[in-house]
Amino acid sequence: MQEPLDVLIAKLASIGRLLPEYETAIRQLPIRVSQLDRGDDAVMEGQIMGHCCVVIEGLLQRHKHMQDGSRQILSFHPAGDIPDLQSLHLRKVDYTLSATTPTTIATIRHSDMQAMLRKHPGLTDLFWRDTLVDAAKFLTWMMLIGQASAEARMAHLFCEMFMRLKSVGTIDSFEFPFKVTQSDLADALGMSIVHANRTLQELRSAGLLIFASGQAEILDWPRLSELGQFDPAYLHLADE
Amino acid sequence: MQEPLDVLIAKLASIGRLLPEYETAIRQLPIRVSQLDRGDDAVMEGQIMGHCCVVIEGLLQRHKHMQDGSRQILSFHPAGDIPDLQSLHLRKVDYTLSATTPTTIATIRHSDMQAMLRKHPGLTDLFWRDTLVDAAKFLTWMMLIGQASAEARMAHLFCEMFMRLKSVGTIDSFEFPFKVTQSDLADALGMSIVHANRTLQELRSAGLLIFASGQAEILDWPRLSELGQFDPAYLHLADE
DNA sequence: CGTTCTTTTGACTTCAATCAATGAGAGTGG
DNA sequence: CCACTCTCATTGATTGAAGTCAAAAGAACG
Repeated sequence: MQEPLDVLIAKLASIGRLLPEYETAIRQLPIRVSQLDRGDDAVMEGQIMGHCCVVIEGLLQRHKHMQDGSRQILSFHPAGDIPDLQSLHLRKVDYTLSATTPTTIATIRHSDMQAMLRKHPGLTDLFWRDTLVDAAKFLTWMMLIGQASAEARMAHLFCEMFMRLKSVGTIDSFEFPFKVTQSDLADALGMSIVHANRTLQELRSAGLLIFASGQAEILDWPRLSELGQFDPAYLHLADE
Repeated sequence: MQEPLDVLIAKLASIGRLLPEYETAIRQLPIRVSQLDRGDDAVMEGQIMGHCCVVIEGLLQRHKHMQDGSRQILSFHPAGDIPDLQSLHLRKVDYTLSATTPTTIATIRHSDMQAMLRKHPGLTDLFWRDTLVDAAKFLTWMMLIGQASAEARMAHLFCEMFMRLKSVGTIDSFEFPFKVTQSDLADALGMSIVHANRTLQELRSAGLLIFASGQAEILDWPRLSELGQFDPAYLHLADE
């Protein structure tokens, strides 16, 4: 049977040991499901949160703006992620979460979440771990944005998305949907749209990756992950 | 009376509500104090940790290396920080912690930490919050490295260090020690040494900031924080 | 089909990296 | 106390990667 929070269960299982009783507790959480169109905000910078959200289907992006209007996309969140779990302890959020594609989310009240965590300290550890894995991704991205070439950054992003989608069972082949525009990629990787476009062309002509109209296909995983210096250790997946 | 973990108490108090009983519990933690010279590693990438460390005095830096040897400094950790608290749940670390200046650290066994947290769930929340504040800093830095000019990044770094040192009571004036080299600054901000040098010169000639031989002096806080687009909200300090 | 958004291309510019050398200062040892 | 060696800071010259500008060509959508 397909339930909304199945994706969350899969995600948590991918990063740690999920006991059956935890699974039961999670399934009993009261949720409110809602639908977002591309561009809609799930969470806005400065908001004081009383709930957090789980991505059920689609893709959210976390971003921040500079004064001059330029935008840095900080992370992408496919199904299973709880992108604003931090708000449980940092109630005033300092980023915006927007739908990159039409997206379904489930919101969970902090009070319900906290009641569950009080009852299951082991789940607290698992959720804590989830926020830490998130932070580990930020560290890796900081290094990439600071030090890596445009090609390496682009390659790395696709490697990471592939690995994350695979680890939660959303995909099982090297061809997968990744519904972002080149402008999104540019803002995520800290480069101009024009440069993102040319970088994608280079990867394509090198026979490593094809990305067109929201569909990615990794043609040569060994060389792509080599180029992107991709070592999945930072994702801290359970099965390694 | 001056005890090693006083700095940790001050740090925790700066980010949340620290009950007297928590303070007592922390003071009872068994610690092992050790001394590092500049360049010594406290934690090395790939290590499986059984303990974590508190900076008692001095400065640690977290960094990661690319294959070509280039280094990205991801964060600086002055007295009071627990830079590897994550290792409690992500035992294999994916970064290196090195002393930027001669530094004293106290190590705490995970088992002791966990015993304390089991006894005081409220402390768990506070430590969790600490790791979340860390992550919020990474987000802000990602945006800066990705989008901001060299001058803005440099300005922001000094604003942040000033604010953090002030919030834990280490300093109380605009002149403070920050024992890093220009090469460290360059690696932290994702720029070349030469460019870091020139950026510092620009800030100096603009009358905003003087940095020489490990000593920083902020000459014009309003203009420096304006230039660095520094909004301390992301530090999630308790008193705001 | 016209409108809008996204991708692609070419020309030009600029910021910042690299290269190369020099200074300045701290510490060491003869 | 003076060479000697380090590391760190500074400067100038040159190069190159990536940004900006501008426009055209596709796609997507009502």
